Amino acid sequence: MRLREAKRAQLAARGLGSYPNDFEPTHSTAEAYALFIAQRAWLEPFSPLAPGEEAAPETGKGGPQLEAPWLRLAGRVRAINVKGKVAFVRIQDRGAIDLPTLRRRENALRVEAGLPERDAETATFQLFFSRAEDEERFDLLFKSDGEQPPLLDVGDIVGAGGLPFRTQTGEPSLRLRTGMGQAPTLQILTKSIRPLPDKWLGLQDKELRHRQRYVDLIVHDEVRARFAARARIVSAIRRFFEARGYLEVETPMMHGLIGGAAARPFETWHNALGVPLYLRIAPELHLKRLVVGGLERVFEINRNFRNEGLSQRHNPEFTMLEFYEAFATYQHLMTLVETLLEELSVSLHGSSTLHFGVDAAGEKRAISLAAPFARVSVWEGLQRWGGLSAAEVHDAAILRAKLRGLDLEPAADAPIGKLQMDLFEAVAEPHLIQPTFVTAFPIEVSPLSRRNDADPRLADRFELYIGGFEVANAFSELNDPDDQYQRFDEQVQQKAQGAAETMDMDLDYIRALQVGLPPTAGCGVGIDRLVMLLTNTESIREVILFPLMRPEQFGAAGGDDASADAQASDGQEAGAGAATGRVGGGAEPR
RNA sequence: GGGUCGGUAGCUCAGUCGGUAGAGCAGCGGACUUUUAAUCCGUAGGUCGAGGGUUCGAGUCCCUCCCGACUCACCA
Repeated sequence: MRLREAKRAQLAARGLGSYPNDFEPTHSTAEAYALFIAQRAWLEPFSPLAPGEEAAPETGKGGPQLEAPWLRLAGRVRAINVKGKVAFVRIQDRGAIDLPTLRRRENALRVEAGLPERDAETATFQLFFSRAEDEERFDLLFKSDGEQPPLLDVGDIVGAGGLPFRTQTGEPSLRLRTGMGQAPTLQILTKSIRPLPDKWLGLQDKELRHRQRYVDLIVHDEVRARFAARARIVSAIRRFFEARGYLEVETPMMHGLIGGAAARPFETWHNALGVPLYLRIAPELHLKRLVVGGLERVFEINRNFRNEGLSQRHNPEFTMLEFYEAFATYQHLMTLVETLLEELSVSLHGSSTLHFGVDAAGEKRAISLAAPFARVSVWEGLQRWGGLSAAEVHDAAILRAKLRGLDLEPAADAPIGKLQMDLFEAVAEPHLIQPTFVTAFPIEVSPLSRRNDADPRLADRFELYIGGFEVANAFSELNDPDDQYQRFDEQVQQKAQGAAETMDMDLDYIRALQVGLPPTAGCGVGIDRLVMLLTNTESIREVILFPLMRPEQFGAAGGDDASADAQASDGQEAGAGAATGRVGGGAEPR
């Protein structure tokens, strides 16, 4: 690293500037690559001619000479391969996400043309620099002059200009050229002074990968691809709802009351108003207020915050899709969710079948998102997987005994609906691999759901399970203000008895219901878990760019941390345990 | 909080019975005019997570602590 800082100084000293910002690429690497498969002649090795340039047979090594447009590319250097008087530099830019797809498309064309297939996984684009093109620059960047090492390093951001051509081995490349009023062959735009990890194995330490996601994204193609997929999924969800007349809205992240779900909140404080606020645990009550206000179809994709533990499937802040539709029931929403998931799978994978995890035999587990999904009621599930008879499902003593048999100690005052759900989750969830709507929830665990007309013990509600975990939760909304008041009141009493995860009495919400909520159904979908499912990812931390982690300690023992390097002259005490990154000399890197 | 595993060069990892600290990649020097995990020759790089103990001698054995991964519990 010290050596690289010296190189940066050298660049400045030679008038090559540090941190120039006037280089304008004409193409991304993917756009450049697309040129190579747009016409048949470019599929086989050729040498480039600038527009108007005369062919010169002696320079035509590698195939016929073809006229080609001048390109400027910019990207991060991922590999340098100097071979005598020529150098190959592989760069990576935003086109890396699309390059594998383009390479596969090229292979299809090559097969059609009778040419051998080529490696399709590489996400970098090759630059070809012949020393004859610009000896001085070539030597500066790639050769040692006895004192000064080569100035170009893996990790640097470069700008390159030249003509597209295909090498003898068939690799689409940019042949760096100078002159004709164009930018120089190759220039360093940003010097990277911190070396990248191993070029093949990358970063293996999960902690480092999550803390230094910027490095993770540079060196791991599959990580980049996964987050690109996430963006496509979210975008497709928006289009899906917009096409159905839904309005996307944003409701408060800071709430004065806890509501919309059962979870512990993060607490904060507003100084000017002098009131406590809670980061929202769900947007539900605000979205339903909007339906009262006449926005009959609304959706929100935003963060929820729950002050709970971390696990492979839990992050304290997570992204939730919630949508509400007036004059619909939870039955309608089942159809809607089926359609959404099938469309997402098809648009992402080209198929309604995807693979998620492995089964007991270690085989890839196929999941079919083709509608319709299976449906099972909570009571049926207890019978099917819990070994209960139809009568035992309603016997609190039996349920308690079963739970104890599973080492789950039910609360002494737990209502029967809570016992049923606890047992259901324990015995049924592992079986819900293929998409399954669980329906007919006990009313006691559904404080915001409409009561079932036929059976007052049940709520008009479903949860969707896929791959053994909950993906969606929906119900026909309770729109009777008196009933809602009662249920809030029960929550408040539970809280008074010490329950940590309850809702507050929300009198404004009651007032909204008194104004009148049309018959409405609403649904919440955990976006992170949905992305996990659609990208075959086992951990929620792999689908969240910056998952919550314990704060990093800078300035502790050990040389290679940002504050020690950046503030080497900072004489403050930074002993282990003293610096937390927020206090003292251990400042965060900027 | 419990259990299991781990922390050795910038990165990925070896390190036998307790006996001079190792490799590949990256770096640095050299050769090479179509490579693509380039190749070949040379070279440099270490407070073995921290502290204590046992020992003639500790990366290795013991104790305490720190950090992390996985997992269980917790988490509608």
